[in-house]
Amino acid sequence: MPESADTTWLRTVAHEVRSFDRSSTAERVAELLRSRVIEGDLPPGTRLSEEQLVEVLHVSRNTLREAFRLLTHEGLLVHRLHRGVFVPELDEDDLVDLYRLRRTIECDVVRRLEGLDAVRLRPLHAAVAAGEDAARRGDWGAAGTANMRFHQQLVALAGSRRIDETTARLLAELRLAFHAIAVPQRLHEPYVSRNRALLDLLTAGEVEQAAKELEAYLHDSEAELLAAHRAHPRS
Amino acid sequence: MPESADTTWLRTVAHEVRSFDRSSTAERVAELLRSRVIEGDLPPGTRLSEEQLVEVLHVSRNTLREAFRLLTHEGLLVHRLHRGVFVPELDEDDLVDLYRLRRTIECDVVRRLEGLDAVRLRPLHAAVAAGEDAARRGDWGAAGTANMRFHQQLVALAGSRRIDETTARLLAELRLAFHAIAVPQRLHEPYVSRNRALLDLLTAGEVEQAAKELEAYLHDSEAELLAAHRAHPRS
DNA sequence: CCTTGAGGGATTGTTCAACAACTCTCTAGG
DNA sequence: CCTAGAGAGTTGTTGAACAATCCCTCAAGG
Repeated sequence: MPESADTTWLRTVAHEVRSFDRSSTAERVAELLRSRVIEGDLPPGTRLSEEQLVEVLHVSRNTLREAFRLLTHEGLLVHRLHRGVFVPELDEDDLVDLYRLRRTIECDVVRRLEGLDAVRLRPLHAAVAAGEDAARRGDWGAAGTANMRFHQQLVALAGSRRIDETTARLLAELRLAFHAIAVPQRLHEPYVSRNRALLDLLTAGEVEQAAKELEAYLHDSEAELLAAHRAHPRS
Repeated sequence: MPESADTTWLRTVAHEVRSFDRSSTAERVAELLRSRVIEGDLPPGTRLSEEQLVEVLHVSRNTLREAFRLLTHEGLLVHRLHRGVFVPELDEDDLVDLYRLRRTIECDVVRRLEGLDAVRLRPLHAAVAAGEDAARRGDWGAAGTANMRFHQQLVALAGSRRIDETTARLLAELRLAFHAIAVPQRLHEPYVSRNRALLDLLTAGEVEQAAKELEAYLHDSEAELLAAHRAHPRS
């Protein structure tokens, strides 16, 4: 196909199309890759080729690399010097580590809760309901998403930006682990009702008991994930 | 000064000099800027000009921007689209937020400790001793550093990579706040002995009591910092 | 047969220069 | 005093070039 000598206008049009929102190109590329990684479209261990992605995404290598950096610091990609970026393969130590921090944050947040009211718990109700609905439909992907949202909203009750951010990273990494293991989705089932139970305890203002239940909950979840991991040596 | 037509060899020599260690140029630039920020050489609110730093550091804008990203994700710089990167100015909300997460992590780590022995506590002893020594000399900068190390080593007892990383970010940001406020260094004095007391409790295996003391400790520290902040409206 | 090491191709790391897009400031006009 | 807009200065993004490194292959030597 013939091209005009001056293609400057093409770039400006392309820019207009892409930057309709208020974020940089790198951030949008990162957002795109993030969803791909979290959805499991890119299996752990996959190498993300710069050349290839530049071709597909129509961004420059520099911009792509900036997106890589963003995701690397979220733990969704790992960067090996002179080798490229990969979707991380979490091992058992990582799982234990993830759950360690998770217990620390979530349980402590719950334990320190006070002055709860129905309004603040509303987002939790929504997440639990979404989970139950998804479970009824047998849509375990959606159930997993709802579960993540439940826990994110749970820590959000603390009202701390940094706790929210730390938790978001944590849950994203954990999601990665789920895909790595291809865990039987039925394993998610008990947590739908346990989320409900947890929410009931919070509604009743029983924070200490809720914290204890959450602790056991997370221990069980960790144990099951580890078992699934051992039963599923390498995909 | 005259230059030869071909300066390629210059770049390769320069690269050899700079990359003697096993990290990328961006990481080394980040390390340099990190220390400047943490030491307080760059006051909060300072804008870091790309043009200027490229000139001084002899790296390309791309590499510099990669370093910026690194530090941005550590909370040591903030990035405003189309405006540049700045040394953050933490406000009271940030202080509260920082201490909120700090209490969560540090107290929980201490509370869950078990199987402590002298060997594992050794790094803590070293940090406490360093703090006491610095205090005797009246070197409050060193005392602050020792204090940071004490708390970093404290959470390190949990043996969790992610807890370590989260804490490192936390403490770095906090350090920023100290400089922002130009807090009277005398305020650091009581914490030297409180660190010692904390360590004694741990040595005795009294983790629950240690956690309670740490909680009070952090509350006091937060209160003093907030008071200092209010007394020091804007520098 | 296994190990070792020297090409050589492919990919990442870094730089540079150019231009687009945005913010900030200052000024002219209301 | 306020507002619109032009201009200057800075950041955002691109594409090309080359250096540095990794990885695979293959051959020589044990």
